[in-house]
Amino acid sequence: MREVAERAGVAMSSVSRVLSDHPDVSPRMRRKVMEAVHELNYQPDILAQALRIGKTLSVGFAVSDIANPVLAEIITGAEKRLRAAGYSLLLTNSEGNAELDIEHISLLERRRVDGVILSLVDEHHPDVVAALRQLACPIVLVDRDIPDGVTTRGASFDHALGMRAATEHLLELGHRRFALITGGPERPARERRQAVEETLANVPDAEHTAYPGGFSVDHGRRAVLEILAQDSRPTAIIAGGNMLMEGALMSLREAGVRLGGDLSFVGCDDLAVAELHDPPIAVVRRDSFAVGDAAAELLLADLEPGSNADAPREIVLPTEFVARPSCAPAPR
DNA sequence: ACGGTATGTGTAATCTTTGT
DNA sequence: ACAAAGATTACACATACCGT
Repeated sequence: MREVAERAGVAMSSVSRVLSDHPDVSPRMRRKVMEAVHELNYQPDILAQALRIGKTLSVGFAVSDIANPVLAEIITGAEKRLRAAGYSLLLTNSEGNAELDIEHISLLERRRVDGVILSLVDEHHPDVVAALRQLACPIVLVDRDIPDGVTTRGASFDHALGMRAATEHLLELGHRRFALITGGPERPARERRQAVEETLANVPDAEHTAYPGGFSVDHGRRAVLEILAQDSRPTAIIAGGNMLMEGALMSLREAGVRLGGDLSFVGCDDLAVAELHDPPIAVVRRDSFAVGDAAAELLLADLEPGSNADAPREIVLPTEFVARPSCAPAPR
C-alpha cells in the first residue's frame, strides 16, 4: 500500500479511502490511485484488514458429516449468499463425532471467524451446549433444536409435515405394520419419528417398530437386515434420512425384495438415486439450498447491523411427500 | 478533498531484571 | 554465572481521526 501511495504520489490514507469507497475522494485521485494499483498489481491484504477492522470477513461452517449430499446442498446455498455479502466460508467436518464438533467450535473461534453456521452431530450433548454458551460470535443452527441458554438463530425444516403425509398415504394404501429406520438424538430424527408415531396413534390396528441408530448408510443396511429377519414382517418401511435410505435400498436389493409389491418404501430427500431407482422411490422432499440460504441470511442479520434488524429468530421451511411406485397397496 | 500520524492486532523474538 | 521470569519491541498492514 505504501508502494502504491508512492507510485501515485499520494498519501497512504488516500489509497485507503479510494480502495474502501470513502466518499471524500475526487475522480482525479481515484484515477491516480487505481492506475498505481493496476501497475503494481496490488491486492489488499485481508489478514491485515482483519487486524485493523476487527473482522475477518469469514464464516465458519461446522458440518456433522460432509459425505451427506444434503449437507453439500445446504453449504452451497449458504456459501452463495455469504459470498455475495463478501464473506468466505471455513468448513470443518465432524464425521458424525460430537467430540469433534466441540473441537471445531473452538477452532473456528480461534480463527476469529465473524460468525458460525452449525449442523451439529448432537445439539443435546452437554459439552457441545457448554461450548455454544461461551461462544461469543453470532450462531445459526441448521435443522437443530436451540438449546436452553444459548442465543442463536435457527434455520430448520418442518419434517413432520412431509412425514405425516407419507404415513397417511401408506395408511390409505392399507398398510398397518410399519418399520421406521431413524437417526440419533438430533432434531430431524426426533421430529420424523414423532410425526409417524402420532399419525399411527390415531389408527387402532396400526403398529410400528422404530430402529434408531444414526444417520449412516451402515445403519440403514443393518436395520433392513433386522427387519427382513422377522417372522411377521412389516409391509411398509420408512427410512428417515437419505443415507439411511441408501443403506436400506442396498440391503433390500441384496435380499431380492421388489419394492411396491410385498413391501412399500418411503425414503428421505429427492436425490437422483430415488428417482432413478427401479421402481422410483417415494420420498419426503425438501429444499436444502433454501435452508442454507436462509441460514446465511439469518447470520448476516447479526453480522451486518442495520441490514435486517428484524430478522426472525427462526426460519422453518416445509417438507413435502412425493408419492412414487415404491409405495403400493398393502398385500392382503 | 487531501496529507500526516497514531493506533490496533497477537505472537515471537529480543532485551532486561530477578533469583539462586 | 546462569536460569527463569518478566517486559518490551518487531512484525505487516490498513484505517480512523484530526488538521488544513
